[in-house]
Amino acid sequence: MAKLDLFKFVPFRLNRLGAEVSAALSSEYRARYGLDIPEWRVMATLGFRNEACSAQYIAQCTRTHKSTISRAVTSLLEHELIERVENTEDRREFRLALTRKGHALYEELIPRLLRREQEILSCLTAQERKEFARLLGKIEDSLDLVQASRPMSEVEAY
Amino acid sequence: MAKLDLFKFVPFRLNRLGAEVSAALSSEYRARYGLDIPEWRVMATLGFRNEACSAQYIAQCTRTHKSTISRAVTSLLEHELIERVENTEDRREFRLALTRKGHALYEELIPRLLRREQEILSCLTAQERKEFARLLGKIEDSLDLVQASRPMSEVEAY
DNA sequence: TTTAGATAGTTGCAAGTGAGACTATCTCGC
DNA sequence: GCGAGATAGTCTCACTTGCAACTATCTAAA
Repeated sequence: MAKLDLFKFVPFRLNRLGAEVSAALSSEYRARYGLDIPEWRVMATLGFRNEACSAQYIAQCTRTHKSTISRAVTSLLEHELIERVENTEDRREFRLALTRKGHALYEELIPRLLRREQEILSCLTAQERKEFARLLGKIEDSLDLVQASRPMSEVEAY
Repeated sequence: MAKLDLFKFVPFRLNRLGAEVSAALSSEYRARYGLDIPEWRVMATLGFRNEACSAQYIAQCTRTHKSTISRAVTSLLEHELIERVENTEDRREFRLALTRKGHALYEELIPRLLRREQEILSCLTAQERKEFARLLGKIEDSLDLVQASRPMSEVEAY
């Protein structure tokens, strides 16, 4: 008689925890700045890199569908948080970058989010936090989930 | 100049990992048995407990919205994987339980899912797996995310 | 007993999202 | 230089899901 306790089943737990943590964080940028998750991901990617990126690149990095990124980009353009310039070398794509206004928002938001992350992890000791991050990394690696912080030119496959 | 590397940001990583792992697993019950995630959660809850449960209880346990559970229950009833009987003590609610057919599916599915979970965690040593589960538990606790395996009568609040 | 408020479950509605078609553009082999 | 296939980005469609309203029922207090 096989049994599976949902509460000991890691996939379920990861899914629940991911959703819960995500919801906790998104209140920070949704209520306060009107950003949704895809928009925040675009902002985060552009803010972290200094070079302008294509939408495709952001989609790959964040593992978000290109149509979702496209919509987020449209919205951010309307709110003048990002700007885009045509890439003269490849006129299919656009280069995206934060505007001054977008940068200001980013600078204001980041410390808040890092604080929230610390709150969530405050139940762990420094040692445990480190270990948790390491184990998370191993799992990500094995799922080939790390598009990580590589320069744009090196990212090709999804 | 504040910076936030999305790939080192735990909330993002948890969200991504949760989605990815969930997608990997759901192929197991979607493609093979036509179940979606809410349906699978209902099946898992009913299969794990031996007593019949109310929809409300399942919603609380799995932290899934009651309307989502309601739709899943309707679908499972149509497929004759579960059955429901009126609760004569409280005629607002129904008691749900797996049918024989539902049990058979459950019995067939569980080993597959446990195998998948092991595959996903196979990148960790036994010791690391244990530690990962422990740390996950600490975070869940601090987020008050454990409705865990308590008998129905003890679950009251969401 | 009556009534106000809580609770179980269902359903209509609106928002978000992935799949995939589509356009424009690029690349590579001939 | 040309045509086939790849790629960037947009858009429509269908599906999923959360919210909130609604019905039916229960509980507790006056």
